[in-house]
Parts: sequence; structure tokens; C-alpha cells
Amino acid sequence: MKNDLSKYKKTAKSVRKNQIRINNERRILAAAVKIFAGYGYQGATMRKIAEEAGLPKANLHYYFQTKEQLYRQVLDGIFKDWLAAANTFDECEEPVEALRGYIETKMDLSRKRPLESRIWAEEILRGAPLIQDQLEQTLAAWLDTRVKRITDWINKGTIHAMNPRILMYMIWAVTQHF
Amino acid sequence: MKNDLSKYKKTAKSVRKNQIRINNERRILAAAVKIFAGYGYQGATMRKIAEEAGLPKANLHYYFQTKEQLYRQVLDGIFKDWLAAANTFDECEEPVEALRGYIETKMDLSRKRPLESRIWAEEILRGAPLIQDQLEQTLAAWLDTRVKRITDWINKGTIHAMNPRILMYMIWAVTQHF
DNA sequence: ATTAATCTTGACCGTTCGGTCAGGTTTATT
DNA sequence: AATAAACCTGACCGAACGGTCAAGATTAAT
Repeated sequence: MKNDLSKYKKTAKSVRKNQIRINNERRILAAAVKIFAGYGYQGATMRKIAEEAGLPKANLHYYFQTKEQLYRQVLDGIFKDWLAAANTFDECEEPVEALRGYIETKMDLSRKRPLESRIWAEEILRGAPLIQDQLEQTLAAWLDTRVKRITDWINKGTIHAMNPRILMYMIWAVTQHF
Repeated sequence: MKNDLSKYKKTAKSVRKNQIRINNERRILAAAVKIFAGYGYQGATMRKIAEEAGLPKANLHYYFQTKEQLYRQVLDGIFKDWLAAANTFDECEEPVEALRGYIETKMDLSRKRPLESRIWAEEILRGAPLIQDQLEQTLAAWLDTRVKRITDWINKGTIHAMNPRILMYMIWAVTQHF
């Protein structure tokens, strides 16, 4: 489904060669991030994004059929970054180090990519209307394994007793707002 | 400026008697809260609000000239509640009690009025485009006096040393998301 | 050189938006 | 009963929205 390249399979060359498509998609996505971050999903318009990208509006619809699809791709990109950051939680064995590393990475993400963070925060705030399923699955699994790890720490007496789920929520809330 | 009642000054009675206006404004504001919370400022439409209120759209414009004015009044109401909750910070002399009371009141607010909290959170997230001045003034003053109080506590050794401003931010972030 | 695929774009479409208004109805004042 | 103020609302408006399309331009494959 995603990354349907069947159109270009006719030659091996075209898959790699179509620099035009790659360039334009990148430009449009970059512009979309700016506009969606600045105006929200509803407030953003295809006109503004086209203007920001320096392309005619019809051209956006050539690469991304609808506004919603464009937005989805933006969210996908953010989601990947967010997941990568999330995995830094597993790098350290010690609770203090693991939590510190995780928090630092998350705050770095907020600081270095404020536009993406804003889009993400708004999407969450609105109840993730477009990526509920995907998010719920991934997030639930992710949260579960971390909650287990924290529970282990508590049982070993490495850290104070507390509700691990609430700890994660607190970290999320705080890091989200730098 | 606000609450301009000059139209009704002609008789003392009319000021109090116009139950129609009072009722309808209340209905419209209640509907507006629901719709703004559910769709955001841009996503909300006067049509949806009118439908929710059970009134024709033109009637909304009779009581609130523009969508923005209606939204401002919604924000005003939320702002007052929020300030009232904020003042519970001053009720106790002891740091633990003051902070506990403040946090509880704020979380109560989030729990009991989730719609208003959502509108407020989105407005803040968007950088408070409509109430910047009002918010900055009030908030800056409010924060300053609290920061001073926390600093006093630190100097007296009643609580650990920390950045008071960051403490307030953390409380805000966490309570905002229950 | 020819053909096919890909890319580009101005003009256009139906819909919905916030907002207006004339003219009727209801309510209050005298 | 008469007058005035307040309230109500269907019909309408221009603007902007997301999206479409035909026809031309460019690029790649043969």
C-alpha cells in the first residue's frame, strides 16, 4: 500500500532516477510541516502550503491526492522520530540513567524540531483523530514494556514505589512543553 | 466597553428583566464551548454551534457579532475559572499544603470541566493568538508573586532548592493533561 | 526520431464558510 | 391601544475552501 512504486517498476532505472518526484515531495512536506504547525490542521490550507513550497496548488495534488493524505505523511514522519527517541529508554540498565537519557532525548526533540512537536501535541490533544489505531497499538505495546521495566525496578527496590503509568504520563506532559 | 448596557439604560427595569437575552447568551455560550472543544477554533463553525444551541445561525450573530467575539467570551469565562483556581495557591502558609491544594484544585478543574480545559490547552498551544496581552500581563504578575513565595521557602530551608519558575511550568504541564 | 510516461499548471467546480439584511414577530413602556 | 424597543430568521452574499481536469511541457525509454 504505502510507497506504491508499481508505476515505476517498468524500469529499474526510473525507481532511482526520478529525482524530480523526490525533490518535490520533500519540498512540499517541508512546507506542510511549517504551515500545519503554524495554523493547525483545519487552519492550514493547501493554498498556503503551495505558496510556502513555491509551487502551484494543483501540483501538490499531483503528489498528494488530498490534504488529509499530506497531513498523514507529515504525521508519519514525526511518529518515526518520536519512536526513535522513545527507544533511548532501553539503552541503560540503571533507572536513573535510563530515565535521564529518555527525558533528555525527548526534550532535545522538542527543542530541535519545535514545529513537528507542535503538530504532534495538537494531534494528541485533539484525540489523534487520524492515527488512532496505529498510535493505540504501538503506544500501548510500548508503554506496557516500559511499565514492566519500571515495575521490576520497584520490586528490586532500585527506585521508590509509584504508579509507573502515571510516571510515564508526567514525563510526557512535561517534556512536551519544554 | 465590555458589558455595554447603554442600550438598556433607558429604564432600570429592562436591565434586569431581559431574561431572553440572558438565557440565549447562556445557551449559545454553552453550545460554543462544546463545539470549540470538539473541533478547535478553526474547525468549529457557526452552523454547528447554532445547531447545537437549537437556534438559527443568524440569531447567534444577533448576540455575538462575529465568531471571534463569541470565542473571546468563551475564553474569558475559562480564564476567570482558571484564575480562581490559581488563587487557592495562597490559602495555605505551608509549602506542602499550598502546592497540594493548588494542584488538587487545578486537577479538579481539568476533571470537572474537560471541555473548557481542552479549549484552554489548545489556545495556549497555539500561542494564545487572541488573548496574548491580557494573558501575558495577568500571568506574568501572577507567576512573579508565586515565584517570590517559593523563593522565600527555599531561603528558609522549608523546601529543596530548585528553579521556582520551572516548578510552576511542570505543575502546569502535568495538571493540564490529568 | 519517435513514443510513452511523467510532470506542470491556469482555469474551473461545487460546497461551505462567516457574515448581512430586510421585514416580520414578540415583548416592554407609555 | 398605541408606540417603541428588542428579538427573530429565511434568504442571500462574496470569499475561500479542497479538489479536478484538459492540455501543454518536459523527461526517459526505445
